[in-house]
Amino acid sequence: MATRRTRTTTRVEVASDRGVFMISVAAELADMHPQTLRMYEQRGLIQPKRSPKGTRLYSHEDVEKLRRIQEMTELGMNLAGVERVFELEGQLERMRRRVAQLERRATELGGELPRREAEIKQLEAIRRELRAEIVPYAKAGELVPARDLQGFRIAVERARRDGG
Amino acid sequence: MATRRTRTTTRVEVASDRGVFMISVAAELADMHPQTLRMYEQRGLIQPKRSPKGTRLYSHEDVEKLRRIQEMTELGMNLAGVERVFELEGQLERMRRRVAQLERRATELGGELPRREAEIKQLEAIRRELRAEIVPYAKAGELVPARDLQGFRIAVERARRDGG
DNA sequence: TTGCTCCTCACGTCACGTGAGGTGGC
DNA sequence: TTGCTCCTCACGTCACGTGAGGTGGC
Repeated sequence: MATRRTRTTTRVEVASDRGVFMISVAAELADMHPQTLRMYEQRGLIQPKRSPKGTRLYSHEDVEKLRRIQEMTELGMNLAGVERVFELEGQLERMRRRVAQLERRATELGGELPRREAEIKQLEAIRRELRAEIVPYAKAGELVPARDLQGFRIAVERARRDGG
Repeated sequence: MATRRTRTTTRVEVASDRGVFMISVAAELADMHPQTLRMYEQRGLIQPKRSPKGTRLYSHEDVEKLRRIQEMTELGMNLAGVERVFELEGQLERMRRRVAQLERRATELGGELPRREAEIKQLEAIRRELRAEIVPYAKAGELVPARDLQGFRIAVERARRDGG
């Protein structure tokens, strides 16, 4: 055990789409002006829940989305572009899922196929392609959606074990 | 033969990436100010060829790209967003090709597979998904890249035959 | 000479972010 | 009362498009 004292961090399980942060908190978490959050809502970029009294309540997902918006605006994009990119990323995500499904199915069938070798090579090529396509989103030091880190998490965990 | 006289339209085969239009022509084809084309080039959005004397020469592809830029800016996007969308559309296009390749391969193998039926249904679902994802780009009256029209061309040709 | 090309500079417009100002409930 | 929420309005900044102004070759 380490001798230095550490701040105790406890964590409550919260559904990622549940509205839990009032605007001042969400703004701080996203490093934005509260008024900016209201503006984004007015333009339809984000839809926080509301309390019975009308107070906006942002979810973890909302905060993640705000951070993604910030990444893009820092690259010089305006909000129309951000919206379009969200659409296209949604399409890419759905296609990734489709291909993963295909891949699983093909692996299932693998043992029965006469041309198993070729089939698997094909799928590996696609997996590599997908990895290459998704990774460039993230720059050093930027926040990355957890779903884009499948290939990296193992490396990170390993480094932590070996180093710590 | 129709009795009304029509303007004769002849067409020369030109490689789509060959620089053939000087800036004034390209600007007119894209319905843009020539100065705007120079600006887009400076920002790296488009790279026209140059004649030995230094005159910009735009290809058919370049003009198509200019029109796509115009579509996006008319939707309120700025140039940073346009660039990002081009990147993502490139990724989508590559994935589409991958899936099409998979599809072809699966069809080849089809006759030999024990679970042929299920396999084909899977692929049809993907084909529908792809169609649904790509179509929304095009709004009524907008120009659409020819590569996105595979599913529609047949219907258009048929309507022309039946109607004319 | 006319009409194009090349370039740079500057201005008008608009989107965006943020601050001010006034309201209301814990 | 303090500090938050809600809202609207307005201003400063910056990206973008375009026009002006001056050059040079067919």
